[in-house]
Amino acid sequence: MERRLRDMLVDVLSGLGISAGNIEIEVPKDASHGDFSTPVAMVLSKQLKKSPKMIAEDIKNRISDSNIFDSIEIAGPGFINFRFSKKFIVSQMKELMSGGDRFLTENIGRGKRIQIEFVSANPTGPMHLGHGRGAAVGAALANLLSAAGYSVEKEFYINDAGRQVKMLGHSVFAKYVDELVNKGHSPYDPSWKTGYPFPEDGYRGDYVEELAKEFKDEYGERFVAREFDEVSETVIDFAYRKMLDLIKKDLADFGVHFDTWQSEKEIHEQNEVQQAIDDLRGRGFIYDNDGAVWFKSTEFGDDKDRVVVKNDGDYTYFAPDIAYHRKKILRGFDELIDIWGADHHGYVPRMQAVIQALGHPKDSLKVILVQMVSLLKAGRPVQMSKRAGEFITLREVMDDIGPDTTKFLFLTRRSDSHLEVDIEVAKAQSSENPVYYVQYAHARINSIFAKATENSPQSSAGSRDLTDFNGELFNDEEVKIIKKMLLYPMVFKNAALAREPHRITFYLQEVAGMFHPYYHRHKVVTEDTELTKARLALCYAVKTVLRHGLGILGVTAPEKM
RNA sequence: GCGCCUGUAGCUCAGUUGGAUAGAGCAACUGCCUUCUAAGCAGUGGGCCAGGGGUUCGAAUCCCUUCAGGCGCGCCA
Repeated sequence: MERRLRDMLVDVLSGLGISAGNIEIEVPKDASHGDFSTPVAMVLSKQLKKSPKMIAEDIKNRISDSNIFDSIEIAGPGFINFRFSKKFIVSQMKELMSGGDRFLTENIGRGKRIQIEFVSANPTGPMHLGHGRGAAVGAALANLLSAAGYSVEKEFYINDAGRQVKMLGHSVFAKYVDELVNKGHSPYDPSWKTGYPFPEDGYRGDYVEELAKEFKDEYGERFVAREFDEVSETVIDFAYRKMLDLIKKDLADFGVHFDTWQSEKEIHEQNEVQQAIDDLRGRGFIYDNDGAVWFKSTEFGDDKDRVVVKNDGDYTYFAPDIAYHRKKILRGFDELIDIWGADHHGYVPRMQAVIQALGHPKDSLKVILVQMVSLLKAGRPVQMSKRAGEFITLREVMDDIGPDTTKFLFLTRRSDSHLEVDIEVAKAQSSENPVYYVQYAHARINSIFAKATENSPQSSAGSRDLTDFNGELFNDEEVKIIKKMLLYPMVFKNAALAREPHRITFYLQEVAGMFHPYYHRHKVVTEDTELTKARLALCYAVKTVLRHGLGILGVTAPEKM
């Protein structure tokens, strides 16, 4: 619907010899201002040195097709308001019904390759709610962009090298030794009776003890008298792999799937970190100073240059990140999207500097920041500390309120707004939750069709063409609902362009908010076969849109509830 | 001290990238199940868009400033 109007306006303006840039088309808040409205005449006023109203008149006079519009009015300071004819609305509705995805979506990606990296939780513990939010947003965004014609790859970056996993291994090792020593199983060194020293910044959750037990089951007493450094590789690998398995399981149960899992360790092993630094050096963005190696990120707007190799010869954490992003670029993606916790926002400039230093435009890396999730329990904030092992996991919440509700919760907010989740409320919400409102509309429609089939099997969906109905029978309320359905392509396109899946969520709530009252007021399946056909068609259109939208969000569209 | 994010109804949040008279959902109160599902419907109340200045035909939206909250500012990861 919006597409048709846009094409028309572009034609008209070029007919008037005006090269219009981006024509704004909007849905007026006030229905008396028509179905669509454009301020384009006002925007052009300065450039053309004519009054907005005169320009609006010129545009209006050039639009000839009266079958499409009931009225075109010039209002206010120069808005042009369009109201579509019922005939056009119905014809569009039929296209929606038969066209499916082709009608609902728009191919704005044209096969461009996008990689979305998200979650990438350190394999040092279970995922918390913040990770869940990232997972929900990333997966929905991937669905959205891939429906919009992009070729999307979803990647999880595994931080399996470096300090964090080492610390996990160390923590597990300490618990492992303790476990054996406490049970008198240490035949080697009596001095350890006091226990193996637990690392200062070690991980302390219950899961660490669990890992220690599993490690003991696997390796017995073999390592009990050793120093951590001697056996670190075995312990670290064992621990983080277990954690990674857990993360994978949680994600799978959450309904989030990845195409690729990139290991940081592998990047080191392939010598890609050094290659990346050499590459940047070759491009003139690396220099040596004070015994360290620096990246000239200030060249691209960062606050200060960043060290990549410390004067003790070790890489900083930043170095493998450079290599990782270089690798992404070398793999030929047209656009990279990173979804990070908002606490990492300080790294955006330096990462974009890397992208530019490697010869790519700044905006070929888009970083979406997902704000932290703060937890409340019955209105009181819950303090969370990963170190102390006190935090609410995604698993707990997901098991309590279900993956659909959890995802919906995360997708009803802009990703960069702070999110408060009250565990008690979220649990209690189980039957008064927005997600059910939307899903229920879908399930209801399904049972209407079941009823229709029961009444008259030969005229049920599937056995006849649902688009065969008389659109003149629609009342005002029905036309309003149909118009709302016809807005889906625009909402979809704008959500994809803005990379903001939450727009779909809000739209779906509005759709359900129109359908439930309608359902209550009007019986769909009646003795009047013609009216029934028309209303079933409307239901089908609503169902089509709900299904598609929920699909983007990664939320199920149940047939029954 | 510097930078980023946020500030909209009692609460949680939208607000179509600068559009016309500011929107939902919870919570509160009042009604509605002999019907294609009451996880629903109908109704009521609720606002200095944190404050101030500016930009223009037009500002919750852009700029400046003040205030409040969060986060980040290492040759830590």
